[in-house]
Amino acid sequence: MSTRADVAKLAGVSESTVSYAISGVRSIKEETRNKVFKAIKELDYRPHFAAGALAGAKAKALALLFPGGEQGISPVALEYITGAANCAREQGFHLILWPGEDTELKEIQSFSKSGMIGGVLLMEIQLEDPRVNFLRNAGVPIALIGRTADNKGLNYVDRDFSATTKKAIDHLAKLGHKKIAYIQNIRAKSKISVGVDVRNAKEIKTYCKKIGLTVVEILAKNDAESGRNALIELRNNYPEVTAIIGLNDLATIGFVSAAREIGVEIPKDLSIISINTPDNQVHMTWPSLTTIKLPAHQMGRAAAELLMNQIRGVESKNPQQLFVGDLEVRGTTSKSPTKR
Amino acid sequence: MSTRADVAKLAGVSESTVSYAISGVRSIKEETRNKVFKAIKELDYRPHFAAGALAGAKAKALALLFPGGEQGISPVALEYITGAANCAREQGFHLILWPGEDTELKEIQSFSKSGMIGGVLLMEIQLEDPRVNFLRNAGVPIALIGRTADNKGLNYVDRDFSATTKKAIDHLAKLGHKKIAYIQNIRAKSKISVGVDVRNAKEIKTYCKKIGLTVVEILAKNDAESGRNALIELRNNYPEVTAIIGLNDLATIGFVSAAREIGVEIPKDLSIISINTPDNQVHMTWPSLTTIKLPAHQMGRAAAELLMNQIRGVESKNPQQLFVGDLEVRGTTSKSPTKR
DNA sequence: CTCCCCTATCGACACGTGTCGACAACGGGT
DNA sequence: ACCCGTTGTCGACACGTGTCGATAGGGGAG
Repeated sequence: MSTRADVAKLAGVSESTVSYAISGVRSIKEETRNKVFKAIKELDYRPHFAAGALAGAKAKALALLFPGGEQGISPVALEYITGAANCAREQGFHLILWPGEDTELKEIQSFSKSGMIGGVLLMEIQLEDPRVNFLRNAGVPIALIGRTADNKGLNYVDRDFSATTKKAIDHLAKLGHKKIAYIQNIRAKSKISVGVDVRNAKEIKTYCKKIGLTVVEILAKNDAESGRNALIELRNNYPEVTAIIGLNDLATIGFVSAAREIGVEIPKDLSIISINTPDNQVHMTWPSLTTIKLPAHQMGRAAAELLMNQIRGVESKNPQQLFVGDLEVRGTTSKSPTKR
Repeated sequence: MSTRADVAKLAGVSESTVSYAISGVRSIKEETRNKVFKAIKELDYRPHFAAGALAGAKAKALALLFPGGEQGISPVALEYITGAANCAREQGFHLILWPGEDTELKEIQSFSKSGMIGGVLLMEIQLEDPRVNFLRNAGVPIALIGRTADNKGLNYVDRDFSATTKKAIDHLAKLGHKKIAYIQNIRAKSKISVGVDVRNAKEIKTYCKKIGLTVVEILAKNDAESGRNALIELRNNYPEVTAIIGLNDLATIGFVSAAREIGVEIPKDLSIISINTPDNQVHMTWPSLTTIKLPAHQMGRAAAELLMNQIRGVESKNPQQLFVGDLEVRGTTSKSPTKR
């Protein structure tokens, strides 16, 4: 492994000249710069990461704190992650995945101060999120996928819940549905209120009320089996419901396959629209899912961009971005049976 | 952020004593060690990562090279990953996800020499894998999930393909199936031969021949839509087939849901057994999938362990581990219709 | 008593980079 | 002829750790 000293010797300049030629912090004569780069290429020189970090270089790595222990990440989360990872890599950054629920925040702070991590990407944001407060106070740059209740001065990407749920409900209303249900993540009933749960529920209720639809909430864990149970619960307790909004990607799949099990025909008897389902899950059911598709990759990329800007010390034009989903009509929604 | 010097001053010892108290490389009097640790605790001292790396400490991070660009990782891969990540974290290591197909191997080498990365975890191993050769020659510790054709001296975890496919086929044979098909990943027909594709196909063919079953191969990309097409192709070209082995987790889901679409009843008309399907996908279909379950988390953990041992300079007891899947009978397999 | 070995501790240095202050060369304005 | 600002380059140092060689103290064997 060659070092800066080797480059300097080969190019016939001093070490600091090599440094400035690379960073561009001070002006270097064109001719000298060329000599330096030629030497760099010839030696296949790559700066020693740790040395740079020690000397105060800005870290070129982002940490992504992701929840969910052994059972893993949900497929949607994966889309955010790959988006962020690719965006980071394109700009010479790297994405470190940091698993664990209540990750040792102190340790993350230490890694940040150590120059290993430039900043942190957070997801599954709660309305009052202790991680956000801690890291902010610790001086660690952060960007959120989702947002807290009080988010003044924070950099985040999130859904435009109002516009997104409106699209879903309008679609159902246009098909004549009067009574609908939404499948909520059961964690919404725990002490931890995750932003996405709360905001979805609020917007759905508000808009349904506004246009005169009846709406009920069904709770389910986010896995296929719980989705099945949710359907059974729904038919028992609310047989009058003709359409469903699925907020849980995995539960929704189970929901659809359970329909067959108990003799409910989709979409004839029951319409289903799924919000934020990853592309590779859309065709897992029969019929294929009608969805509101959020640009998850793009959101992941945007979040990474916000974070990298902070690290570089550049101001982001648009530090708080909301994204709207697109309606993609497929096979699981049709006219309300009461209209037939 | 406090440094080693602060700790030394507070404990009333020299800096090197602090160092040795922590690392244990030289003996330190019990009493002194206690003073040091008390000071460490009081100051909440954490060693500066970059400084350590620069001074030659072994890196405490593993890189996982994972394939699949924007479209992401397959859900099974995710199980390996979370397993490895959790195992690493339990031992004070971190897992860095490195996306991209033909990742800049030179860059990885540089990160390894920089002391940022202690070693590399590889998956989707090809029989002749250029990454393996390069990294090995570059002196970067590696561990594989999967294995190359010539794997002398390599550390890896992989399936016991022979035993695993045997379990699947025996299950089908016992149910009276005579003519079966397996859904192969279409990439098996490209120049790149990934170990898992080749070995699965070989073992299935060998064992079927041995016990007198007819077997055909159907190709599909690993997504639900391609799975659907595969089913149609199968019914057109091989209507006599009564059972299927799914090697592609996502395609298999599509396969099952397509059955309904074209009026094939599962498992009455057609049995399906899926190999290595993640837990959260098992109940996505109706009926639930009969599977051969591989201990993916455990395999990910084992691979991480192998790699960390190399980094620590410890010899692994069992550097080449093969895992067998367990048969989990659910709803998608039953007696061959020809037996009725 | 001397000699030697072992334990416990210390001081010094190397690791490779970013950056600050200094300096030489140069040109333009008075 | 003198001064000053600009451009381009250099040398020196700090960053915080791991580790080597040296040293002091102590105990046992001869």
